[in-house]
Amino acid sequence: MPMDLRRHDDALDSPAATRALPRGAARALHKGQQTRAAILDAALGLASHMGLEGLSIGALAEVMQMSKSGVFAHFGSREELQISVIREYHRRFEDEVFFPAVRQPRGLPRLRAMFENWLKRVSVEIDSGCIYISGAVEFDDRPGPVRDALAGMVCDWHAAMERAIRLAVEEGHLRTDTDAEQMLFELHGLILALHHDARFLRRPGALDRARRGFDRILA
Amino acid sequence: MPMDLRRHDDALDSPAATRALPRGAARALHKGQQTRAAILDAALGLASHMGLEGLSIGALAEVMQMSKSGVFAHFGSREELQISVIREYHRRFEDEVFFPAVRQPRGLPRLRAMFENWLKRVSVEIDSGCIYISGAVEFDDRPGPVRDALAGMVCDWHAAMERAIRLAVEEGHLRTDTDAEQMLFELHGLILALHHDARFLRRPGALDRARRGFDRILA
DNA sequence: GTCAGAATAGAACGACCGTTCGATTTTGTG
DNA sequence: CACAAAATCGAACGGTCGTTCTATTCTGAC
Repeated sequence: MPMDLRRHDDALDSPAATRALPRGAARALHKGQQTRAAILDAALGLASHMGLEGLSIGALAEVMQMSKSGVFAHFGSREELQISVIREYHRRFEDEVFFPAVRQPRGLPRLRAMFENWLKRVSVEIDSGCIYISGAVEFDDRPGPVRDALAGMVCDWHAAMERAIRLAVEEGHLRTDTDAEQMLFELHGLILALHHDARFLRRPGALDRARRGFDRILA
Repeated sequence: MPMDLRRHDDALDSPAATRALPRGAARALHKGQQTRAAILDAALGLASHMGLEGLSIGALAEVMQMSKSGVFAHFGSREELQISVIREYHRRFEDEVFFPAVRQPRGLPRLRAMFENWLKRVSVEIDSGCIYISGAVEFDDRPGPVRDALAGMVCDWHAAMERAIRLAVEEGHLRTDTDAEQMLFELHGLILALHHDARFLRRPGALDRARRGFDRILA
């Protein structure tokens, strides 16, 4: 049982706290929170290479040039660390994929933007793998809080995507008999195939294939 | 460096040896080979739950009611064990997916059989996850012999699938301007989406969605 | 500058990991 | 049956893991 009551509250790096200033008081981030954010950043980098299960506190401490216990104290348990990583990933996913897309006009433009941003996020880019995808495979047989957190965020995103599809139908940009769930299923398949071909097989051209698949599914 | 020169030859559990009798001599499987096969069977079960990286010799020994070193001696290294598991999975995949399908008439019937068998193999069924899929995620950032073995077998299967698509074009069952690689990409996406939704999210109806996707892609 | 409390370090723990090695049992063959 | 070879065991190794302590350093409000 974790004994540390001080930290791992997650309150101050929730979206609300990141975007809205804590009113009045304590403007600057206290040292601990800065360090925690830095650790989380390093953890995300590590986890996208080694997976959430491959993420170890020892390796993280080495990257951060800190002691294991120093790192550990910020999270209270490895599980809590993994969940924090997932939450942080979710936050960045929202920032890079979702929020820019909802600024597009509803309907096909927004749907297209969501898919395109999703593609970019998942494709090789720098070299960080998608934690949603690797996590899904790592935890599909491992019940517990980590899996629940992961599944929750993935479902959130799927729901947002499905909403975008339905909006496109309402706007008259897609056929009225469109099955939104089915379309989402197929679009998700394109993303997964892209991840597989580009990242595992290192096959070129996968990004274009995903785009072509998108056009075919919408046609 | 592994010192054991006696075993882990893999010659006698290659498809050729399994199907064709070693001519003349030594009919019955020697004890070692029987045990090795039994271990491999248990290893496959373990690996489909925990992943290839989660597969540990200690856990395997416990399942087999053997000593760690007794299990170890059959493979010479953990890496060799992982590769043997991959090869065994490939063998079963061929038996369950590929060979039954090539008995169908070439063209659309064969293609449909290949996809349908693939679906069945990957979907929840008993409860064993697909090692091709979990392995691809585990080893996409981990070069080495295991990754090479895995990628080789996946590519083999993809090539077979692509051949089936081209045959269907030649037979006149698909449009002549069909892009076989693109179609394979999209079909593979359906399989991955099925694996994700059924296994990770435990969502019902994913199998039907994959089938509907298949029909829509071929149309 | 003081001083409480937060942040970090360091050493130690028990558990499991893959691997090695020598001893022992089991197997198949002449 | 005998006996070499094959198969298995049991103990030990160095290593990493997550976690727990206690002690020390640092930070920030007064």
